[in-house]
Amino acid sequence: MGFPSVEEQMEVIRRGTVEIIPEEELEDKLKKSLEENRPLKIKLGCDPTRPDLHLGHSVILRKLRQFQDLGHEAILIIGDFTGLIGDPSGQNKTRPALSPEEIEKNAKSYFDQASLILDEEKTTIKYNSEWLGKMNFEDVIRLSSKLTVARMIERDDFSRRFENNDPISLHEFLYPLAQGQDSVELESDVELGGTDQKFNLLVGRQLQKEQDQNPQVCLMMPLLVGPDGVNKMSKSYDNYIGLTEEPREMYGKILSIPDELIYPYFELLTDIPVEQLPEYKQKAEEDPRNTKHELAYTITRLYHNQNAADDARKYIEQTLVKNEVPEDIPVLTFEAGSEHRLLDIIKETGFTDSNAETKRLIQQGGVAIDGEKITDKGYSMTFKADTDVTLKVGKRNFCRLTSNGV
RNA sequence: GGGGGGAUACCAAAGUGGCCAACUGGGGCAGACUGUAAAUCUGCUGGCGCGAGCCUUCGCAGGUUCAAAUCCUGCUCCCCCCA
Repeated sequence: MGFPSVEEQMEVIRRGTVEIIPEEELEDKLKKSLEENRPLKIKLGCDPTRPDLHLGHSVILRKLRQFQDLGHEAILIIGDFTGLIGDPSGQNKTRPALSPEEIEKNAKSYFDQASLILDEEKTTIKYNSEWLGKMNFEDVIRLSSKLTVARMIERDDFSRRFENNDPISLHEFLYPLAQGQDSVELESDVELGGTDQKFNLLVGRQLQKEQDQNPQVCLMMPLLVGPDGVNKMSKSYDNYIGLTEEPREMYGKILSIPDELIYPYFELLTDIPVEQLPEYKQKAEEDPRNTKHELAYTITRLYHNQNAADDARKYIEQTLVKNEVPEDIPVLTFEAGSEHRLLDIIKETGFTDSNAETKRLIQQGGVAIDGEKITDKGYSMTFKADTDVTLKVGKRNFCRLTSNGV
């Protein structure tokens, strides 16, 4: 099968990228691939220690998918060996070594989720222990001679940690080398990564050059900012939207992103054609409310389906926008004639973590029954035969309270 | 190898014998406001108890004291400087 023209490919590839180093080389590679009718090897490393994927991961996976759709070969590297080190990008501490079984399990889970985005059939999976595990100490010494310490501490997260007096273990320096070695083994043509991976990707390039390979092109995608509008999307900031999240949850979370993120999300997370993007940029500014709903709808549909997205929209509009009680909420049933303290009822619902928290909520007006705020923490209610009320706890937790009717 | 500094709640950071469940900021939660949000203002932010009140917490383990986050001893971990 043929590839689209270099220009067409570049247009797809460029979308959303922060940097392509060097762009001309990518064009050359594409040209050559076209001439020889040979797909490029596109490499993406993934971390088997964190198997829960979210929209942040999807940015890069989507890019990989785009390469697949253009006819290139996607290679997912499961970093089972580098997992021993723990990527020092960000302020992660060294991660505990995982057992082979755990890695296997995580890798599978990772791949299952990644399949929501990638074309499974066309994805090659490799474990880097396959080659890194075979290297002996001499190999490692030779490899580590390729980079100087000065070069290493150029890396801004190292220098930052150094300045902050945070510890940097020596073995962390090996991480970029190991990742780079992966590129040498694969003879990858392009490696994808977030901007925080720039250094690592460049090391791969350098090592390939040392081996007289045609060095890989490094393609950096932005780090997706999470719903808090400040930090990158990440589980450790509790600032993420999971790929497998329930539709309503997903829709709601997307709706809560700050306005500035509407456009970047369209660009990075949806299939809106490139040529329509400017239109969305304008819409996002002029009508953030509706545009954001469209965004939430589009993404929810992408990971679930149309019906789920419709339902989610309806649900959210009722609860958050119109302040109505949604249909379809959990029901708690109590014995008719029995009396229960509100405190105990809320405990039953599981909406709060402790009685102290419940009390705080009640005192602060965060609890209502049938729309009426209850601020007396000693409040208790008696269930009659026909009791059927709606309890609201906090912003969006609802529960129906009914009696069993005798 | 030598010298010095440090470990406090989700994070950062005060507190150096009782007034400490522990200042303050961030974060989080709730309320008001709103187009969801953001911003702003207000309150809350260890647990148990309707409540008076009680219990547990300041790296770990012991000790001194009527009383310790604060003093002593040992341990673990971290950082800096010199070599």
